[in-house]
Amino acid sequence: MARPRTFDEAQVLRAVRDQFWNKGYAATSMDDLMQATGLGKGSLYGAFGDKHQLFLKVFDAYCVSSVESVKKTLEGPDAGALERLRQYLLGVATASASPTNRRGCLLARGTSELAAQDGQVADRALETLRGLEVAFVRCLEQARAQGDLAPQADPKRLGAMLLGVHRGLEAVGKAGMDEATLRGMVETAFESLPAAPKRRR
Amino acid sequence: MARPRTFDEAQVLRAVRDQFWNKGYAATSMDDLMQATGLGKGSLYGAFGDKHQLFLKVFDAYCVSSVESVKKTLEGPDAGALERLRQYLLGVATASASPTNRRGCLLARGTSELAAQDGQVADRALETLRGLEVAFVRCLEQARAQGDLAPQADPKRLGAMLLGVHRGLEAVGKAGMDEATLRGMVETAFESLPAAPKRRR
DNA sequence: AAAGTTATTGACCGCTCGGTCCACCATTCT
DNA sequence: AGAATGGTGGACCGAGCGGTCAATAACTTT
Repeated sequence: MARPRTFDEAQVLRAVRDQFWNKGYAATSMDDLMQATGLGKGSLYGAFGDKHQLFLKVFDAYCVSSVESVKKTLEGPDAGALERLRQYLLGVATASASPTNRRGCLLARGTSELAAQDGQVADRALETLRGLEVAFVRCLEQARAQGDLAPQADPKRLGAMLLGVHRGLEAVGKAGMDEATLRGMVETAFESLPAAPKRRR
Repeated sequence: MARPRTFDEAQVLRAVRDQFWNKGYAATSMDDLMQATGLGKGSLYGAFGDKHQLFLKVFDAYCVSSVESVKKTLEGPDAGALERLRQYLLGVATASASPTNRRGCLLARGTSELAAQDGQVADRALETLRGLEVAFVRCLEQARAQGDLAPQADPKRLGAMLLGVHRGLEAVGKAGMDEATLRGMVETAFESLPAAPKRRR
C-alpha cells in the first residue's frame, strides 16, 4: 500500500557492519555509511534509526552469527572433537595474524570501544562470549567421552581457559604478532591439557 | 631567558592519558583534553603537538611503564617464581573483572582502535607485548631452575601461551565476565603446566 | 629598565558531525 | 483515476570538531 524499499536490507547492513568494523564506531560518520550503502540519509534513518541503533543492529547480527558459526564448526561426532577444537583455534590464530585481516574481530573491537559505556553492547558481548564458551565446553565434553581427555579433566574450566586464549589470540594478533607465535600459543595450550592415560595397544 | 611553563608536564600527560583511556582516541575531543588538563588549546599544541602526537606520547609512556611494572613485579629469587607469576595473573584477572576498572587497559584499547591504521601504535603495542612475554619467559625459566616446572618444559612457548591468556583476561573482562571465571582461567592454565616430577620427601 | 624569548589565552577558522525535514516519487487501495 | 501511504534524496541545521593565530603575560639576559 506504499512504495516498496529499493535496497536489500541484508546487503545494506553488511556494508554498515564493514564500515564499523574497519573504522570503529566513533570514527565512522553517517556520511561514511551513506557512501558505503549508497543510501540517502533519510532512508538510513527511516529504516534503522540513528547511528547507535544501527551499530547495535549489526553488532548483534555479528555476534549471533559468530556463535552459530563456531557451534556449527565444532559440532560433530565425539570422535575427533578435541582435534576439531584444536584446528578451529589454530585457524583463529592464523587468521588473527594475517595481514589481510587487520581489522580483527568486530566483537573485540566493539567491546573494547563501547562496552564500558554502553550496557547494551556489554550485555551482547558477554552473552556472545558465554556462547563461545559453551561451544568449547561441549566439544571438550565430547573429547573426554571419546577418551582424548583424561576422565578427571574438567571441561568447564578448560573451556573457559581456552576462551581466554581465543580472545588473547585476537588481541595479540591485532598488534601484529607473527603467526608462528600465535599458533604456538594454541599448540602449547593443547599440549598441556590433561591427556587420557595411555592405553596399551 | 623566557617565560617558564606553569604546568607540570607529567601531571598534564596523566590527565590526557586518562581521557584517552576512558573515552578512546576518536571519541576524545581537544576540548575534553583542555578541560581535563586545565590548559588552553595553544599550550597543548605548543607543548605537545596535535592530538595524534599527544596520544602517541601517553600511549608510549603507558607501554613503557606497564612493562617496567610487570618486570619489577615478576623479578626476584628463583624460589617462588612460578607462584609470583600465578599471583600476578590472578591479580590481572581480579582487576579485569572489577567494575571499578571498566576502562580496562589502555594498551588493549589503543591497539584495538588504532593499530590497524596506525603503524606507530602497532609497533609500540607489539614491542610491549614482546616485553611482557620476555618477563613471563624469564619467570618461567626461574621456575624451572627452581624445580617448580618440569625440566623438559619450554618456558618460551609457555610464556607466549600465558601472554595469550593475559590478553584474553583483559578482553573478556571488558565484556563484564565475572571474577570467578577469570580467576579460573588463570588457575586452570597453571594447573595444566608441566609440573616437575615429584621427588620423595 | 629595555630587549628578547617563550608560555598562555581564547577568539576564530573552515569543516564535518549527527540528525531533521520536506519536496518528491513509486506503489497500492478504493 | 485519484487518494493514501510510505520510501528516497539531499538541503539544511546548530553544534562541535581539530587546528591556527595574534595579542598579551611572565620570565631572563643585557
